[in-house]
Amino acid sequence: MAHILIVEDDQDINNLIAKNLKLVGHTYRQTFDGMEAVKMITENIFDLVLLDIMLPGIDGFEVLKKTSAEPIIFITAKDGLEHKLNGLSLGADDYIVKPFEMLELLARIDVVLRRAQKNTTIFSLDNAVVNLSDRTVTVGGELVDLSPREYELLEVLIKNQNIALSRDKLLELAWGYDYMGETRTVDNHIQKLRSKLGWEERIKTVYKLGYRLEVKR
Amino acid sequence: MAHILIVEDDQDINNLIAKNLKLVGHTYRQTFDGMEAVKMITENIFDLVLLDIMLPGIDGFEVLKKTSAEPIIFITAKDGLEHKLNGLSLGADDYIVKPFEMLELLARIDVVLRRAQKNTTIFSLDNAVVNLSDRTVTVGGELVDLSPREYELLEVLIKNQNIALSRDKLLELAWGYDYMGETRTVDNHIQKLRSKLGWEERIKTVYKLGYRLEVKR
DNA sequence: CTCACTTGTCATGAAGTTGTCACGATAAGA
DNA sequence: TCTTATCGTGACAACTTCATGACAAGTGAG
Repeated sequence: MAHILIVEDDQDINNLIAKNLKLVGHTYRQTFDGMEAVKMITENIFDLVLLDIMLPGIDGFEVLKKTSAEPIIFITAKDGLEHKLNGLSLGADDYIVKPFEMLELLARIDVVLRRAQKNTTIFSLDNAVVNLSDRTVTVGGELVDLSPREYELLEVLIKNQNIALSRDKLLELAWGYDYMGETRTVDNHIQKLRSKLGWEERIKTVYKLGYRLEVKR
Repeated sequence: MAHILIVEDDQDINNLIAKNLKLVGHTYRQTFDGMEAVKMITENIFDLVLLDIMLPGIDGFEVLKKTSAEPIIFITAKDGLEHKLNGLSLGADDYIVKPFEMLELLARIDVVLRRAQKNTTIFSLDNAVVNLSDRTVTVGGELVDLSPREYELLEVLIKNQNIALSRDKLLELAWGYDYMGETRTVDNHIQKLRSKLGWEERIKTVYKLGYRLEVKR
């Protein structure tokens, strides 16, 4: 279940949504004001934001522009086309028009969350589990120590899974932009990762190019 | 721009959508029937499917259940809540209710496409799928290892499909401009590609000239 | 149908690339 | 200050690629 921020100036609606979220097992926080919403969103602790467009202070579009992080579902009283277009092009994940059925809102929340789940912070492959939020790695349940560079490299590989990355590219992404070192350094760290995670077969060497983390789809 | 399948039994609406897709630069194919839609979707050549729920034969929900591959936007005349819930829980990416503004449909299409990030350039032929963006090749789902030269050559063939290329030309394109070697080298690599991709019948020998990747359109 | 020529196929070894290990410099922590 | 861990470097072994040559099979002009 998810932690959801409700941004809606109408207290009754806000509470109604809150009640229903609670009912299906989500947790939430409520705010009634645009500026406060921006602050709360930047805390970065929510899995989803329900965002009313008409707000005191700054409106929902402004809030989105200022933050644009979490998945967002717009809520609006207006059915105006220009509102929808604006919201969608700004990158909202969905859109719902007041008055709406609570069940529909809950369904749309599920869809958006399910979709966002794909960008989950946990990555697992074979026996290894990489928790990208708290930077831990376990293999077969046992915690594995990775040095900082090893972890950086691992993250890069995971974020670019199935894509062949050149040594230069890896240096750029995991070491820093203009690192000027021997490219054999990359090999060494790759070896470390392979053996620590048991990924000898997973991190493929792409001859004359670099490496690729291979994940079957 | 995307290749979109329109599944809608009302000819007027179908054509109207088609016209507008064309207007903004998408390509499309049209069908008016559920069973045919299933067949076409399984061809796997569309970036997005616009799917009416009420269809002759089998309805949109059934179509989705039978295929569930591409991104899908449901279209329906009914605003019934149970329809929406059903569609969303089945995994539709979006939902639009007739009568709708064409501009809104186009905006939703953009959102879904952006989300699906079909920026991957993929070339597929028979069982083989060549992913030109991340430099991977699969045959029947299995990843195939290609050496650098083999991959270069493959790319050249794909980019010049249906065109006969001389050995000299191939050397120039895949090896580098002033490569000075025996041209028999090309033959060897062609053989490798043929057997690795199962393209014995696809890469045709053009006697006294060179080779051609044959793709029917 | 024949023969000259072209292409398919395989084996080989040289050149080049990657795996692996050990060492030492440096930084971090006690 | 001393200890410890990290990381870049170099050396060498192991491996991969790929051009080459040899020969078999295929092709087409006459």
